[in-house]
Amino acid sequence: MEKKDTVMKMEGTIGDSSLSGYNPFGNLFDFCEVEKSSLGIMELLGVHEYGSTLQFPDIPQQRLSTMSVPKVVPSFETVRECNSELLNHRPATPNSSSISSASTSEAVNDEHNKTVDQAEEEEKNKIKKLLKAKKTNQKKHREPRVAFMTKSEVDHLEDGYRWRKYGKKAVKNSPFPRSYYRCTSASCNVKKRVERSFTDPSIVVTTYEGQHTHPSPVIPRSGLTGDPDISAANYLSQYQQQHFQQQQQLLFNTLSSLSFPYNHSTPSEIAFAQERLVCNHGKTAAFLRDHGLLQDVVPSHMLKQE
DNA sequence: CGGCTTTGACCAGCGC
DNA sequence: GCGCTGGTCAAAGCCG
Repeated sequence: MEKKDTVMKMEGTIGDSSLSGYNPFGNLFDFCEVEKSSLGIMELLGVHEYGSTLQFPDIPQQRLSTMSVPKVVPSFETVRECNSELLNHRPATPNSSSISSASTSEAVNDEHNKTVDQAEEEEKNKIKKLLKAKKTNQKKHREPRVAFMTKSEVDHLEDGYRWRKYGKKAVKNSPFPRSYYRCTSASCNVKKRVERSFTDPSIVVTTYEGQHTHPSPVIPRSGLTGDPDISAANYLSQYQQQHFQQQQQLLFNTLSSLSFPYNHSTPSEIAFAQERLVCNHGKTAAFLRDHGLLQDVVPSHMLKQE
């Protein structure tokens, strides 16, 4: 199959789009080159330097016209349906009729206790299977992922949302573990993975999955002190936070609309992409801090505060 | 005591 | 079928 005949390069410049910049807490988030695999999962290919030319390789020509059309995957509904299904299925508990009738029988003996235990075990297995079925279902309709690479000494970067860590795994071919976080908001199903790049340990790779169904709970306080500098800093933080959330939403929507036909996600190709891009990345943070997107994000009068 | 992290165990998917 | 890996669960422990 000669796929390359239908492929063309797409170019843009990082920095004149709204797809990269600082988050409200001063961490630099760059636009990442990602790929949608056959499973619908966004795979990280690399990160671009501010001001560099962005190239989407291997995008089929017919896809270009649809790229600007945001398409949000409504799999949150699917998950909610699964949850209600689970809630409606009320398994027999130790207080349920079947088990209590057995326990009130006068002929209670070891054999009987065994059957009760077996029944409990079976019910537990049923619940487990149901949970697994839900998980499997979730996997089939997995949310697109968006990955960010950030130069930071801190693994878990503040992004305005509250997260609960639910897992940690060693990653193959990497000395750094991967941490799994879930948004603490009850109705929100957003997850994120955090790991360090094995090619450059100073870079943290944060992968978001899903969309928040609520505003950020971390709202910087403003005007609580009479200190004009502190008030200005809070205003700046709030402004940046709002802008960052808009950026994330836009980025997510845009990437969700992409559909890449090829799978470049072999470890060696990802490593190559990371190597290629990371080698230019060292000077990015300092450059951006002075000349980066702050001008776009912050009103000019705020920048004159110093 | 509630919220959070740690950590071992479990399971599904995938490649061989 | 088997082993490896990623993702998740849940009990235990920690901390403010």
